[in-house]
Amino acid sequence: MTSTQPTETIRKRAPSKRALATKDRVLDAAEKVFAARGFDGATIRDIAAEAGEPVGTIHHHGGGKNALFQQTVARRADALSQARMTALGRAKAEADLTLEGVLWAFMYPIFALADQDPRWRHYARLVAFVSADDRWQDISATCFDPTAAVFMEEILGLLPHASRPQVAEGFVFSVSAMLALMTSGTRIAALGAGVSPPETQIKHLIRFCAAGFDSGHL
Amino acid sequence: MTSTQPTETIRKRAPSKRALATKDRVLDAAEKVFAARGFDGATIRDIAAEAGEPVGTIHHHGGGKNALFQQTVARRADALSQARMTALGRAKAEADLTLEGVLWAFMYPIFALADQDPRWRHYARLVAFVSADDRWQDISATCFDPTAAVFMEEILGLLPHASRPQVAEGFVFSVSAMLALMTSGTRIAALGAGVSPPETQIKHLIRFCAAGFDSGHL
DNA sequence: GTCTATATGTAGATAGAC
DNA sequence: GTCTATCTACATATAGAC
Repeated sequence: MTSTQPTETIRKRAPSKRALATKDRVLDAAEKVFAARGFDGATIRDIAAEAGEPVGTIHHHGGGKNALFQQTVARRADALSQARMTALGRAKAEADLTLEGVLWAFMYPIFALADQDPRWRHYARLVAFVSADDRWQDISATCFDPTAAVFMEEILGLLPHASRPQVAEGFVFSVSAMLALMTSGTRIAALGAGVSPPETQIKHLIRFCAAGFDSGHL
Repeated sequence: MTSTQPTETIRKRAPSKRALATKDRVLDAAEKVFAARGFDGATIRDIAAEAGEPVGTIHHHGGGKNALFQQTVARRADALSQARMTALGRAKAEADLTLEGVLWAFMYPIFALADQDPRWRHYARLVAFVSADDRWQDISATCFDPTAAVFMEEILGLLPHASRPQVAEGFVFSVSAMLALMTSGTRIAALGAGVSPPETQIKHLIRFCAAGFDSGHL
């Protein structure tokens, strides 16, 4: 015993720095492969190869394919929620809150994060998979729905004549449009023969959705 | 030989009525299973069980999992395109064409078909999978893009100040919102605590997207 | 914690009798 | 055309040496 653990009490076992780094690499690799091929299309072996680790290590840290997927989704969920809430706070502080302001606060952060770290781009695709598949409904409910509820309340406050189900519809339309923009860069190009720069597309997306919401509260 | 083939010349082999009926059952089953679990999540054995046929029969008629998937998507593509084009013609004949009229012609038919035949509901989910996955880009280009191009031209004609990429963006937003409404009945209910009747939701969807398009041509 | 070797199940595909 | 039996490959998962 060389006493490398000063005062900290040992509850389960303090993971070493090296172990934590390995786990991070495993989750990064899982994130990338799951995002590229979906849950069923991805294999533990692909993830192991991507991580540069033996297959057993993936199981050790991940606890099985299913648990690994859930951890991968959960890992960045808090950071995303906080980024959105921070943006909402800023939108409220700067001026009177508008529909576009609320949508900006919800949508912009993940684009900004993806722009500065490619792993967030993978994560965005992962979120799209989770949202589209009923089988991950529980993850959605835990990781994303609470924040979604906050934003829906804000929208409801701005559109006093709109019903709650109507706002829910608009929210689902908006989120699916957002995910489409994030994940299918190629689709738009294929249809449109030329693309706008990303910042412009995001601006268009927000304007599109805000107008859609506005149309409903007549 | 009881001569059950009157005058018809035999080119490859005329499929019997029974064989055609079997193939239809196979495609119906494939459609259902692929729609429920996606390409990777579905198995030939699941499809065989759903069809009430032995596993070998699925391969015989399908020609492998990949080819089976493509056939399943292609089977109803023409009927869908024609329904959309017919609706577009009717919208043009009845009155001056509006943005909502174009969107109605594109979106309503598949809801109407799904309403009267559950297999069209499965097909709608299948289309969502195809649209979301880059791997089926070729199928999309063949089966759906030509019709999409026609509708985009109509929209472009109604919004003379809008650019082509901008219309392409709006089209992708709209289609993703449409697919979200078709496939995730549960999502809206989960967020909104109560739902509108289907006809109302479709009307809201069309109004939402029309307003979105309109917002862009300023 | 890390890695090798292996157990066990199930996938897609085919050969050949009927 | 239809169905049974089987081949081969690869998936997840685990046991146990280091």
